[in-house]
Amino acid sequence: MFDPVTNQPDFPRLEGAIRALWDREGTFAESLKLRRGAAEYVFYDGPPFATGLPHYGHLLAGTIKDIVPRYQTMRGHYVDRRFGWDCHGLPVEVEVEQELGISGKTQIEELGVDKFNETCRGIVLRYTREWRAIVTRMGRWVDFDRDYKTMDPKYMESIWWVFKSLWEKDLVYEGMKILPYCPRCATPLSNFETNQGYEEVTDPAITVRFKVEGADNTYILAWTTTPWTLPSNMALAVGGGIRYARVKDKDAIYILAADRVAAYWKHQEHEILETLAGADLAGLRYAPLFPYFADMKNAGAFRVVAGDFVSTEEGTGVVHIAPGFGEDDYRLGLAENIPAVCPVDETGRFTAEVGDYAGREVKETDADIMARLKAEGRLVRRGTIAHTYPHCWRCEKPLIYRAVSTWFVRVERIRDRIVAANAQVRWVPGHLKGGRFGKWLEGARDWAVSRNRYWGAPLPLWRSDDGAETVCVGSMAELARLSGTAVADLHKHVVDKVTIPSARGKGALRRVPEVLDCWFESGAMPYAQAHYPFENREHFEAHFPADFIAEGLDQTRGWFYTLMVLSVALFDRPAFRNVVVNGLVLAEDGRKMSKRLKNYPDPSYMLDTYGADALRLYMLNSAVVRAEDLRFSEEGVRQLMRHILIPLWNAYSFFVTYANIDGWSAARARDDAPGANALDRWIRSSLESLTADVVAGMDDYDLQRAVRPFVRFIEDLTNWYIRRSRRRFWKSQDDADKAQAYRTLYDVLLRLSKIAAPFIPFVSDAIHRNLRTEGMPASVHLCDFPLPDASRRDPELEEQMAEVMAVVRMGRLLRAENDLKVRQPLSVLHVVCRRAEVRRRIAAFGDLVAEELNVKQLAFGDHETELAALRAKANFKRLGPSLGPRMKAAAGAIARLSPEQIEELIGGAAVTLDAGGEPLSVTAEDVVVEREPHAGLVVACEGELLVALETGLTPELEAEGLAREFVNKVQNMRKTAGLEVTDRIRVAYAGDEAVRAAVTAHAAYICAETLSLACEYAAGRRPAAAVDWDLNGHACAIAVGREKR
RNA sequence: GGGCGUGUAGCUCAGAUGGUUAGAGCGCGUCCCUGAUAAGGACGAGGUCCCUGGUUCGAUUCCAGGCACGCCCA
Repeated sequence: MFDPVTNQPDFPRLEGAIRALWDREGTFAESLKLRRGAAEYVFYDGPPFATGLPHYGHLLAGTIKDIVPRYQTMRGHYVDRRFGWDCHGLPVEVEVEQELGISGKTQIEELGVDKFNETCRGIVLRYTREWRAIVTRMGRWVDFDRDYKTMDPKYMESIWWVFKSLWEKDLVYEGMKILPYCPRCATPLSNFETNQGYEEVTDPAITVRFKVEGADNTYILAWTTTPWTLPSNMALAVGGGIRYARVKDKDAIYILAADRVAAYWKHQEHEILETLAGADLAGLRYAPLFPYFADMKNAGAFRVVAGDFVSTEEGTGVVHIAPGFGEDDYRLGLAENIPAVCPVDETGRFTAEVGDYAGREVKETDADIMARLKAEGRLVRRGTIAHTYPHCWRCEKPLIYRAVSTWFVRVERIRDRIVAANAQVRWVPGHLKGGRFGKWLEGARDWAVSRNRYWGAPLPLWRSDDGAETVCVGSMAELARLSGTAVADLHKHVVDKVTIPSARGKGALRRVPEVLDCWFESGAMPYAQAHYPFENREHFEAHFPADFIAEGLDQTRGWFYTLMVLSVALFDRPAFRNVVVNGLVLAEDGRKMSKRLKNYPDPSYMLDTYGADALRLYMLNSAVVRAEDLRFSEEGVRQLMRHILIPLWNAYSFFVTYANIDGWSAARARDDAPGANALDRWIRSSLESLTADVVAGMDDYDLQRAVRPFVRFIEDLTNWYIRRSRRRFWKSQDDADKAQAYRTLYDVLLRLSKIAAPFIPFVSDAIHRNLRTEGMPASVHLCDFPLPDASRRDPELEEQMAEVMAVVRMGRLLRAENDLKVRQPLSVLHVVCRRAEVRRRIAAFGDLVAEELNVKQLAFGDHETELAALRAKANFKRLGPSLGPRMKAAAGAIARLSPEQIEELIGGAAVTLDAGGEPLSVTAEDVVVEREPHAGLVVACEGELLVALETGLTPELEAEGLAREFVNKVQNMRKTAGLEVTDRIRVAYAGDEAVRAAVTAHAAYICAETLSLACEYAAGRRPAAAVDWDLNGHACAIAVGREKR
């Protein structure tokens, strides 16, 4: 006996029960144990921040990260899956600042870095329980007990090893980076922070004139919105491809972009002396505006240089360059060997280098600087500009851009090797490889890996106060050896207290203050999660890189990139062989999911209502697994449940219900050599095709392609195989055919549960567990994945069944068009096709077709012209390539072929026709014959198949129709009365003479169909508790009573 | 401003090495069926395959240029 199966499944509850079983039996651990020693399939999990709760993006990536390892496990591999947590970084710090009610570096340091960091440590894992619960609920199997955390000392020690490896390869250097900086909070801001604070503001926009050296009364006009950066001006940039004009105004000559002249001289008299290319201006020297850094002239300052970022949309087409205060400026300075000055201190005030303004906040000196320039005759124009400008999200002060000392990884030096490593990776979708990711690699710049923050892995660098001596530490032991101090934690507040005696005997080396970018840590997870190279050395080296990773499109510049940079820097290989990239999950309205707008259903609600299997299927069966956006729709989830889960469940429930009634069991049943029944062979072959499709999709990492064919198969199984086989299960005699039906459906369901297991782990396991026999694994997830075997396929049979289905479809269409319900038997269905083999193939399923369409007889013929007109059309695909320009004429000639000529063609003859003045001989393959049913006949056609229905009714047919109606009504009454499928009944009825005659004539049939022991005519009266029915226009009252058992 | 992707039915999306009838599901309409069905089936209406040029006998598909949207970068 199988456990009884309800036909009203509650998937969320079922999933809960299966989860409990997995828990109790340790099924996940078992699935790993089973494959221990087998070839490993290596998976890396990208760590999420656990400061918030998981959203659909996480569920989606988690589902992909579950399916591939499950599949590979079933394919015989050992797949270790460790969950990871990203613990460090600014989001955590921000949350702690809010929690502690403090803001900014000053206050953090007042509070104490130790206190601050320990608070971070305390909160960072606060949602892990919720994460674990929801990830588990999604059905994802991943090891939370052996998870890795980027804040673990072992993890951080490996980070140090990674950093030191780069250091020893000379891939680390200290430089300057221009960062948005809040003067009040005395801290640089990350992109993430900066993007939160853009506001519309009005700033000064001034044009200043720079006197050109070696030319009388000649000035270059430059434009800026930050007057306070002018004392730090070191160069002027022009666009190499931009035309510049020398404009004479009174006795002075001004140089500016030709396009901008009109903006400066609207009415005043002026004269354009000449125009010249920007490149011609490069090399000019000019006098500094301010005296503070005049000596920088010797270092290469105060020159005109060409920059590719110069435009003529605003200003003068000449850009004032202060390398200490602008990203473009800084890069240009590096490229052109222009010195940088940055006379601004940590709090945003001028240093003593700028004597006149020393100690003042830079923005507040704008007015004074402009006034001074005006007084000195250097200010040409003074205006304002309204633009969006970043502000500090904490204190709302406008940010300034300034150079901040930063540590870099030399990505540019190894860029070619990174590109080469990427060539070895399979990207899904493929366009990312050479597209978004590839392009990003080609333009990769040195990676700024240090952050002026607190909660992160400290850079393992100790330096003497004079900067002459720097030591990079690669392990805890090394630190202990060098410093004489052993530490158990590597966070900033701990290691900053450790000093290393100078090798020169000159005092102590102190740690540099920065911590690492947390992306450095996640990029190092392959090594750090294994505590490599301090532990697991051999295993790691034998199992690197990963076979598979998966994350969202947003990781192109995140995890995918940092994994790649570090693995190439360390080992000159990619860190992963296959990567599946998922797209963004948007709300149904196409906008981002927003908690505030509540424009999406809560994941918990979805899981409670539809279950994880439905949610998984929905996401998988979309292009979101190929990096395209998905508009999340609850209705879509419901559809997937309706089209796959419910029919699958019902097929299973149907099987179990009848198998239990018949006492069929897989173990007891003799091995009924399958093959006698063509339907059985057909569904087995279809299943084989499904297997091949799923394996092909999975092996290509195309999850959508792997999932899609299930819909079709389930449709075939339930709406064709089972529907057409129903009677075989009902028949009371226990003959061989019935046994084969059970055997087939059993085999199909069992195999289907395995093929579906990675995708819908709950339902498939529920089915497998109930159907399995002794000796089979306890869970479907402990089974081997069925492999395709072409020898088990019968493509011809699949083709044949498609033809049969087409005939049935046409028959139903004809009934519908002519208002003939299927319960009314008809005499003859004509099937007409010129090809005898097609007729033969359909005749082989003649009984099925006759029964499905409720006709007494099938008649076959080949005289299609009696039913339809033939028309020929050119086969463009075949003729086009050879005919070329003559194609049009040929198409016309073919369309004009007479019915007789078409007949000749079909008969195998060649016909010569005129194609553009030249004769053309065509055969049957060169044309496509179309059939148009003759008007007035009950005829339908599809391709080369024609079907005609005889609609005339004899008294016998009408009586049989009545009997069928009668059965139908009785069955409805049984169902309404809530009777069991096996209950026997008695029927009493009253009705007119036609009803009585029909029921009497077909009494045996009626009783057999409805499990009635008797069907009695209540002469002259209405049976008690009867229900009135209309049977094809005949009044009838029927009463049904259960027979006592 | 740059890179990448997307644009196909009212909605969500398939698809086509370039070939003359472009598909599915939902929704809508008509009907059928119902002892596996939070159902099932048939049929129908519904399309400038984003636009404009080019290549070609033939372009929704290839090329170029636009437009719109999304993501990333600046």
